[in-house]
Amino acid sequence: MKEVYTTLFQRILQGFYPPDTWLREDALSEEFGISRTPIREFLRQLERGFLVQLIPNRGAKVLPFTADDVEDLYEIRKSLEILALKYAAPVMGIQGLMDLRAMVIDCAQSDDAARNTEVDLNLHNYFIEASRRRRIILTLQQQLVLLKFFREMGFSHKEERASTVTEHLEFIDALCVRDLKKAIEILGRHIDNSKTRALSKLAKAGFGRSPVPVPKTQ
Amino acid sequence: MKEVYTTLFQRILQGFYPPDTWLREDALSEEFGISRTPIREFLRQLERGFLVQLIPNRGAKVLPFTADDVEDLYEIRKSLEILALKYAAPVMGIQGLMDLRAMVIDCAQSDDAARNTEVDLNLHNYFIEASRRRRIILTLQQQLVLLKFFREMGFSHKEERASTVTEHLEFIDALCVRDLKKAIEILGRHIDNSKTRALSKLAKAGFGRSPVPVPKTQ
DNA sequence: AAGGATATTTTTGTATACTATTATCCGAAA
DNA sequence: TTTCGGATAATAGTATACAAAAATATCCTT
Repeated sequence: MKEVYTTLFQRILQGFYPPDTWLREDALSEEFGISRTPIREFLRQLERGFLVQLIPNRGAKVLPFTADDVEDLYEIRKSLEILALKYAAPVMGIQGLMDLRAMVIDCAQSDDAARNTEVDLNLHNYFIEASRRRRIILTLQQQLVLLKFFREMGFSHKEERASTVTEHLEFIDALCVRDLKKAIEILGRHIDNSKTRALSKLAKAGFGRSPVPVPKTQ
Repeated sequence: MKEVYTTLFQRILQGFYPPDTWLREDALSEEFGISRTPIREFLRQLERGFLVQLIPNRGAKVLPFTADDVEDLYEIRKSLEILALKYAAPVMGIQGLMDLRAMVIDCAQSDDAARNTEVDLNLHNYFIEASRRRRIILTLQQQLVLLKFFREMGFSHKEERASTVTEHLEFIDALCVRDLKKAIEILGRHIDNSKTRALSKLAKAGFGRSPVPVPKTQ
C-alpha cells in the first residue's frame, strides 16, 4: 500500500506526471485498486513535500520539480544545519567527538559507497540531534527525507569519498577546539560541495530539462 | 468546520491538552458533531506543524509547545529569510524599493497596531517573493503560519512600532545601495528584536510554564 | 502464583455510499 | 453574436460501515 505513495512520488520526480497535471482521486484509486481514502492521504503527503498543490474542491495539481528545487533543498539544509550547530557545538562532549572521528577514519579505509553514505548521515545526525532543538530537528528532517534521493549520488567516485572524509575530519577538529566559526565555515563548504556534485550529476543525467509529457492523464 | 481545527490548535497552544495527551478520533468526532474523516485530516494538519505526533495504528499524541518552539520558529525564520534575501537583493528594482519605503513611512504616521503589523508582513513578503525560490518561499510560509499568532504581539507599544520603522528604513536603504552584507545584518537584528519582544511578553503571560492539566482525556 | 496463549476490547485504517461544490455545457434573451 | 442563467456533469468533501491491528484482559497450564 505504501508503495503506491512511492510510485506517485517517483512519477512526479521523473516527470511522468508533468507540471500542472491533475491527479484525480478517482482515477488513481481505480488504477491502484485501492479506495479513495488512502489516495487522499497520499496526496496530502505529497503536498507536504511541495510536490503537488492541493486546491480545495478541485484536487491535486502537480508542481514542477527541477534542479532549482534540489538547490533549494541543499541551501535550506545548509542554513538549518548551521543553525543546529550553533546550539550543538557548545554542548558536544569530547568523547562523542572522538567516537565520531573514529567512525570517519574507519570508513576512510572502506571503499564501500553505502558505508560512506551511512557515516555521512550519522555524523550530520549526531550534531543535529545534539542541538536538542526539537523544532529545528523536525524541520530539517523534512528536507532530509527528500534529499535522501540525491545525497548518495555524491559518493560514487573514489575522490568524492576521499574529500568528504577530509572535510569531516577538519569539521570534527574544529569542534574539538571549540572553534565554532571555523566549524560553520567548513560545514557550509561541505554542503556546498555536495550540492555541486549532485547538481552536476543530475545535469548529466538530463534532469531539469522539461520532461517528455508521457501520459497526459489530464 | 474549519473552526474545529482552530479549536484543536488553540487547545494545544494553551495547554488545554497537555503534552502526551492522546487525541482520539472517536471522542473528538463525537464532541464536535462531525465524522471521523475530517477529524483525521485535522490531526494530519496538526502533525504538519509539529503540534502532535502521529503514531501508526495508535493515533495522535500531543507534543509539548513551549517558549523553545517560539524561539526555534524565529531562528528558522531568520535563517530562511536571510537565505531568500541573498537571492532577492540583486534582482530587486529601485522602483519597488521606493514603494516599500513610501509604505513604511506612511505607516509611521499611523498609530494603528494592525496597520503596522500589515506593513511588516508586506515588507517581508515582498523580498521573500522576489527571491523567486519556490521551495524556500513555501518552507518559510510554513513557519510564518505558526508565527502569525506571536508576531502581532510585537507592535502593541508605541516604542516598538517606532523602532521597527527605523529598522525597516535602514534595511531598505541598505538594499538601495546594494549592500547585501549590511542588509543581512540589519534583517538578522530586526528578527532577533521581534523574537526577544515576543518571548518576554509570553514569559509575562506565563507561557512556557507547564500548563495545568485541565481535561486529562487520556 | 507466574507465565503464556487466547479471547476481547479499543482504536486506527480502509471501503463505499452519499452530499456539496465547482466547472462546463447549452439555450434563451438582449 | 454575445452574454447571462440554469441544468448537468465531474470532482472533492463527509458520513458510515466494516476490516485490521494493537493493547488489554482472561483463562488455562505449569
